[in-house]
Amino acid sequence: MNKKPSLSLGFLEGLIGFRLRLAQIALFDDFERAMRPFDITPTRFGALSLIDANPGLSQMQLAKAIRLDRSTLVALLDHLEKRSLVQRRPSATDKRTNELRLTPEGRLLLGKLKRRVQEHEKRMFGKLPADERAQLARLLEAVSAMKTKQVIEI
Amino acid sequence: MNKKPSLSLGFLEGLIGFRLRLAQIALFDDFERAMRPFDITPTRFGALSLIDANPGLSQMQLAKAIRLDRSTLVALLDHLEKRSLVQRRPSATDKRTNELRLTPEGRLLLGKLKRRVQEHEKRMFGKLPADERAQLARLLEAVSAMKTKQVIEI
DNA sequence: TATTGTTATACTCTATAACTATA
DNA sequence: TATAGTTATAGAGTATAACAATA
Repeated sequence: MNKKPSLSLGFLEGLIGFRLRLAQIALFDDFERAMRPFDITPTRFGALSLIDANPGLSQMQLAKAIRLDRSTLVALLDHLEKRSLVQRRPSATDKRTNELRLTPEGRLLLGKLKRRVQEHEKRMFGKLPADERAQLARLLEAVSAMKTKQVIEI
Repeated sequence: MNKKPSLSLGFLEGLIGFRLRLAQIALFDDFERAMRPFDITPTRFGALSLIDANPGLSQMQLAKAIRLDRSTLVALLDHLEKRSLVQRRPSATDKRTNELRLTPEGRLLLGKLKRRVQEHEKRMFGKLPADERAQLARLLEAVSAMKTKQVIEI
């Protein structure tokens, strides 16, 4: 009946990168489920949050901040603008750029989303004691800060 | 000259999920760079490692272990088989299934890859003291273990 | 000359549905 | 009836290259 000798992880067992990957999958899964009714992905949520925190920023600034190519950002903003969540306003000072702002609807929705995301974080990390959560955040930051030092040749 | 007041992270600032996302991006970046000469992605590396550690496993078993649909796995295995790294062998006991094994070339390559991955892990986590690395691994496992308890309705 | 936003295009990764052969 | 592997297909999400407007 039960054919589950459960596979050995082998070399993967000891890799922190592998553990991080699994955690990321679990996290994304729960995030996606929480946001499904709003059709909001982590990237879209990131864009909304950054526009909210930095009203008037340009598309290039936003693209860099969320690690997207500027061409990729166009479609994302088209989507958010079509939903009347975000507004592109041509800048007066540099006519090449657009200033990005949330609409009132955008702010309203983001408020709801933030509460959802807080619940999501609580589900995923709430079981950990506060000091371990802080430790985890600190360690993850340290990892992000690590830039590739050496370029490797075959 | 320098137009970098650097954006505010706003709400994202306090999110562990966001930190994890950034760490994942940095990690993937370095992994990709290290593996580029071999055309090996994290998923392919995972598949090779699991086949190595569980010779004779079926495609379904592998698919579940690396969180892919069985249809998605087909192309991945086609690729690895075309490169003579993996072999599909029809099972004698259940003729619907294939037994997966590394070829000698596959084993040879995996050996090289493992060394690369160890270097990669050292680059990304080597600066952390050993006890913090262990703590990080432990916390990430705890996060993965967290299953979504409640299903959320709008 | 360089940068910004845009478009056209293509590539990668993934899943769903339907087929076949076995169980 | 159900499962394993396959195929056809489509949908996200991403990047590269070229273009017009502006700096």
